[in-house]
Amino acid sequence: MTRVRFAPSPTGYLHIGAARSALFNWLFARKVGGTFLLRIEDTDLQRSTDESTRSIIEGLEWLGLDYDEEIVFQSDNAEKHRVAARRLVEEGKAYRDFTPKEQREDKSIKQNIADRARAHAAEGIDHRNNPFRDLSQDESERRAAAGEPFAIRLKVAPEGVSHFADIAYGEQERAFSEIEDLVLLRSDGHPLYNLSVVLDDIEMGITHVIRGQDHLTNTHKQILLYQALGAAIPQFAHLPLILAPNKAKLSKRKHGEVVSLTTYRDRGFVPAAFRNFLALLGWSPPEGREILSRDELINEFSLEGIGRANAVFNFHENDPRHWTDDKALWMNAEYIRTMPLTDLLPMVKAELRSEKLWREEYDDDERAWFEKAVELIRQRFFTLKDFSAQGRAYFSEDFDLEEAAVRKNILKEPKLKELLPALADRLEAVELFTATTAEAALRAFADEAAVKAGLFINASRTMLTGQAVGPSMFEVFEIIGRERSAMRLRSQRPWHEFAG
RNA sequence: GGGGAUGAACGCGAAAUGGAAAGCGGGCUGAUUUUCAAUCAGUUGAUUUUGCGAGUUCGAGUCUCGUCAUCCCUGCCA
Repeated sequence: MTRVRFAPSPTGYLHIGAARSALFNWLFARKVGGTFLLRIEDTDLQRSTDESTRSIIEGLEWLGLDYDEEIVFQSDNAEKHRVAARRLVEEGKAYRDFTPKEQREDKSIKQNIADRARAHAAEGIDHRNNPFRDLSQDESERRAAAGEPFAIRLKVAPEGVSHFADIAYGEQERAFSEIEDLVLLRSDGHPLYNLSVVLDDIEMGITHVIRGQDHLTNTHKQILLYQALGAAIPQFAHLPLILAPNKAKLSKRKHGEVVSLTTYRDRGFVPAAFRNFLALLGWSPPEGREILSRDELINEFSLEGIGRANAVFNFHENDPRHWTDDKALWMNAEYIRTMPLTDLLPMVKAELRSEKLWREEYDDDERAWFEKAVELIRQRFFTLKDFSAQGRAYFSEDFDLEEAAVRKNILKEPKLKELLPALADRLEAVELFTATTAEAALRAFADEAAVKAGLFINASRTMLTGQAVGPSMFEVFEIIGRERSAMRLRSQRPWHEFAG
């Protein structure tokens, strides 16, 4: 039975790279009829927050990634982890290290590590030089009993190589001489990452570990642990990383909210669209077709289709129109204009409601009108936010006139100040007010007034919607309706608001 | 300093076994004589092309070696 897990640490928002890992695990589980589990790795008590845990759960829910069993909180298993570490000491597979703890400053930690490694190399010190490594069991017990603090380290064999076949990256090899005697238990009794992950994965019966490539080299250490614990080693599939446009690591500090999954929810992404986009980062479907539904994604997915090169998430920080990856934006627009209307309507409803534009009638007497309106305007929208922004004039009298649109389509032609109210009269006189009859009336009046129909069309668009662009104008007339159209055409706002 | 991974157009990325460098996004042009980030049509991007330099071969994105760049690991962080 296939069992996979998504194991994020709850330190901050859900990163899109983590979300992608979750998605791949979920797709694989659903594809093979396996089980998808969620484990919160909250062993770093300093940095873990409940708020972050909630955001992870909400994020998975938003993406539609359902997990199959109770959530496991790693901190609940700390005692088991300690027991396991002590047993490894008893079995001689690990040892107590009485070396006093080194204090490190988080800031320059990477530099420190490199410096120390360089120094050790210069002095010819290798990983197996720890004086406590071969301390007798008795001596070790005695010092521990006397209250001397110690960490527990895994005893890595001095010679040999570790190897495993990664499903995405192929055969991996690492000499033991490159692997330190890793710490399993801190001197304060706190179990460390590599120990906890392995123990929890064993207990949860994980068969396939699918995670970011940043763990590729860690995997050798974890395999050593599986072996020391006498447990079956799962299959591994590492995923290429998602990088920022300059190929640097994608981080919240440097790149802000574009890396947070909740941003996409809050800025009007359709979950299925973002899920679809995420699936294409580091994986490609065999057929080459890119718009894939939930079920198609599941059907087409395979671990073998995972790529190896890191993917660049191509956003443009200071460009509002391209604030995130263009392809993600395009895909969202594609979903908005092609998804079944019945799926879209609740999302539009939620958006309008949050902007105080929702009216209960849209669910009732005006249901048909509401559907037609959404159908009309969704054609050129990119996010759900557009329904309350560019789409505002369809749902409210309280909308802005865009200055550039007013100048281009209305103020340029002074005659419009008299002609537009006259046009309103003509439209009001139409018997049955539809796109067709509105068009006929408008064109007839344009002939009479000896102006181009385009003048009225463009001016009307701006008067009725506040904008210079939008759907076919006659459709707009029909949706806005006779009364509201006439009223807006008679408005003096352009001359009041943008006089001079 | 050591070890590991990767390197295809502006971005995502197809190209078993060496045998004509797909598709999508983006850009551009035209049409829609009513706009547009919609729609349709076309087009441009690697062409002394597959980071760079050699080698093996009738033939290399694919194999070998070197080199450069980026990222990861090297922690009593996860």
